[in-house]
Amino acid sequence: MDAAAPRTRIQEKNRKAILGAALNVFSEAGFRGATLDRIAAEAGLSKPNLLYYFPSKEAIHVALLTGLLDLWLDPLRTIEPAGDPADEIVGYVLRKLDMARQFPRESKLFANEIVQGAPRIMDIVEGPLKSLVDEKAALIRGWSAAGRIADIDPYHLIFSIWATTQHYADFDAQVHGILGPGDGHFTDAAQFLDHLYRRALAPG
Amino acid sequence: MDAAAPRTRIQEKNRKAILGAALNVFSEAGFRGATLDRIAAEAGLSKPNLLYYFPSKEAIHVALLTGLLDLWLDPLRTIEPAGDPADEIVGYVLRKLDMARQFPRESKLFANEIVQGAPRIMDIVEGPLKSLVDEKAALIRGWSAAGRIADIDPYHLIFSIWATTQHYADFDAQVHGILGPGDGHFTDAAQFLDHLYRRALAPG
DNA sequence: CGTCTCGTTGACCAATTGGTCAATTCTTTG
DNA sequence: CAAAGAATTGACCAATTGGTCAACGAGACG
Repeated sequence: MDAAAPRTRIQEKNRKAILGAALNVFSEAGFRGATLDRIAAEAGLSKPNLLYYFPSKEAIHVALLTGLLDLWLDPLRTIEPAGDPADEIVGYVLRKLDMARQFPRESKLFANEIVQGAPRIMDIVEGPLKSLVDEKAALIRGWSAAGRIADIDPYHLIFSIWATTQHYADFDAQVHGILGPGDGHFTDAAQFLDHLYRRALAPG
Repeated sequence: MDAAAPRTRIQEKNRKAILGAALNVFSEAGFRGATLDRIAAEAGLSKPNLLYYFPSKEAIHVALLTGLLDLWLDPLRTIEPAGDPADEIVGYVLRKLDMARQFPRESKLFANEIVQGAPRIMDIVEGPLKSLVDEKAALIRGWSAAGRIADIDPYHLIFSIWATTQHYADFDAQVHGILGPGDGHFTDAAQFLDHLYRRALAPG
């Protein structure tokens, strides 16, 4: 049975419920901190029933990570050679920031995994992710060489974009502890990051 | 008995061994993933002996975090009103990056804690940390108002500095998965971040 | 209706793990 | 040296937790 192709309506419904609950629990508590009991409870299933749909805790985790990878990398993919370089990159920054706002649980899921050394997705990091980053880095480097943006290291540029945007999801406890609760910080962050990268990219 | 004031030489030695081992284990596995057995083994003690020095797993964790807080916030403290604004801030960036290089375990320790919602240090975040950030934010805002640096949000500036620098410690698995192993990335990162912040801060 | 697969669960298990305790050994000191 | 206190440990415990299994219930389908 292919995990991505449920046979029946019940399977489809319960798989979705499990992955939804698992996203809550894993993103909040990390892999070790998450328990099958809690995932099962949040999904509205008994623990043995949960294990009827997924063979193990780790299988749920891997299914989550791989299933969300496309969503997660989508903003980077849409950087295109045709557009204006600075607009493309700043657009990427703002899309990524919006992802952090809309999908903080997904961001924390990946953050937890990578902080722990990415034991379960290192092959993805070194494979498809590296390929995608290499491709976009080459594109950015081309822009630099053509004098259309400043001469900067594209890899560290991408790292800094990941860091600054996901920070608002992954470390929201700290952000809210210092700025106070609420959702408005994203607007200010967008303005700041626009300034930061617009200036960094300006040629000359 | 004050935890910070060991009475005997044996206590001093063993406390240090425990905190050193705990730093290894907690930073690598997170709070839930760390086990007393492993900490005790790495410290060269039996588990009951370890619990003779600290009353609980959580006590070790809190002792670690609070004990490392000063080290961790030191670079921010050294931003001074007297110096050249841009030099002060860029200097802070580079000091922070150097901290990530020299103390990656400490960085991961805090990262793990904050990603999980900072349950054990929220009072520090909302207290001393917020105070320090407020103070430095006011200083930076003053520089902006005086036209000595660009007009930017000082809080998000500080967040971005934390994010970009600690990224190289916290997510080193990803950085190395994409750039390959080795220590040389820090040099490139320093150059990139110098460019990034130097430009962002330039007045006008 | 009867059968057969799918879906569900209570009871159970072994391993892990944070923590306790009484007993023992080692150090210090009068 | 002898007593007092500090340090150490093997044995043990209760709770948690990932996972199993046999049995039972529920739909689908001829």
